[in-house]
Amino acid sequence: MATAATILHADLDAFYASVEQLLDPSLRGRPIAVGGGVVLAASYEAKAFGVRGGMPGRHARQLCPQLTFVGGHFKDYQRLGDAAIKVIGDFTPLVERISIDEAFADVAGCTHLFGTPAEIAKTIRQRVRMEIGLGISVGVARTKHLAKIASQVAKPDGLVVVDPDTELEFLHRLPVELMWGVGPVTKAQLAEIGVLTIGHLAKTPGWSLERLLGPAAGEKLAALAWNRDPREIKSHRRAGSAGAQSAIGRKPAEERVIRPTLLHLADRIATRLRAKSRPGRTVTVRVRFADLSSVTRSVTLDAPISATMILAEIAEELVRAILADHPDQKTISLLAISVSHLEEHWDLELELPLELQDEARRPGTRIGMARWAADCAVDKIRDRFGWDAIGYGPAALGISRSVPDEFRKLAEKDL
DNA sequence: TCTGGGGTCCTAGGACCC
DNA sequence: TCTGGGGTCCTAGGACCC
Repeated sequence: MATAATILHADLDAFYASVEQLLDPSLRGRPIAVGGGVVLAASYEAKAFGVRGGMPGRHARQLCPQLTFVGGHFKDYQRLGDAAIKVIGDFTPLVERISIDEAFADVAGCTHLFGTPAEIAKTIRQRVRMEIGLGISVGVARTKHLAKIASQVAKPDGLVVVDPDTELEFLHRLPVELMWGVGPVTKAQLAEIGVLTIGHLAKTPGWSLERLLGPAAGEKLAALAWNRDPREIKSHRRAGSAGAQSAIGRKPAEERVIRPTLLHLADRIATRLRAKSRPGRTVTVRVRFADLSSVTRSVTLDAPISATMILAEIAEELVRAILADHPDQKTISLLAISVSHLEEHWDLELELPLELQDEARRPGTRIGMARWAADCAVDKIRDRFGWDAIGYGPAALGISRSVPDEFRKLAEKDL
């Protein structure tokens, strides 16, 4: 006897583009794209022409000459995304938000109050449509993996409920690329051994998959193909790393380019780390060259850091080391910094070991109490007067941002 | 036209320890 | 001189997700 299908996956349809059409009725029914230089999101009308997120704006215009580009109402994205997820939260506290426009929920404990999972899903869709004005697709199934697939099948603006008694019939006729974890590379590898559907994957021997994809991926895909997905709803997820990157076009690999860019990235990251008292021990940088090849370098420190200048200096040392190892590469196209090994909660003054506290009080050291105090002052001024009031912003540093910082914030996960 | 930005997880080799 | 196995951490790279 199979357990009941109580997992919901809800996904707002073409989210950013739908918000723009909601705010400006003249855009409804028309192919629009959010963004400019690069397409951040496309409406269904634009998708019909082949326009996709991440695509260069020029390419999108070639595919769809009547495409309208609209500016981003970032505040509204956050507000309306939050409102939609909150509707789900009215039914159960077991909500796991995946991104601004997507969430899982387990309604096993609230069916006595609100009806069957299918009825709850229907109500959620109606309420999001009526109260917020957006379409949201929902999948209902016994596992997260299958619920997610169901919501993809339901799009746009639909509901698919997968009965546990017929779930394998539903799953096995679908193409492998609908599975979680199967991207372009894995799809191509599977195609080489003739596996195109999830049903075919399910019947492929385990050793064959593990030889092709490695032990972990092979085992995982085999399990998912039989709808064995052990993952539970986790309502409070914290990020394990925090990073930032900036595509800078094509610039010479020189200090006048690198330093201000790294400082701005370090500022964005370190401010977040300090705000949540989550300094980190491992710093990773990535340099992408003009030919789009990229190299990473990382270092793990003895003590966690969250000071802007310290992070910027370490990042610069790592970038220098990369450039020294690649003397032929004279042009860079992207710089990235990421901090991982984050502490759960770190009170600098209370928990810093004694020997490090001594070091911290000496000026000019890495721990740098003086710099820590300076960061605190900057954080406070920004809390009162806004981000751009002070600090190492792009304007102050004379660098351009390809994507507005407000848009970047939408993708940040909770630390 | 060579394509943005924030994340997670896995692999594989090497250092080091027991 | 040669021999075995297990575990953890670090680093670099890559696939994948939204």
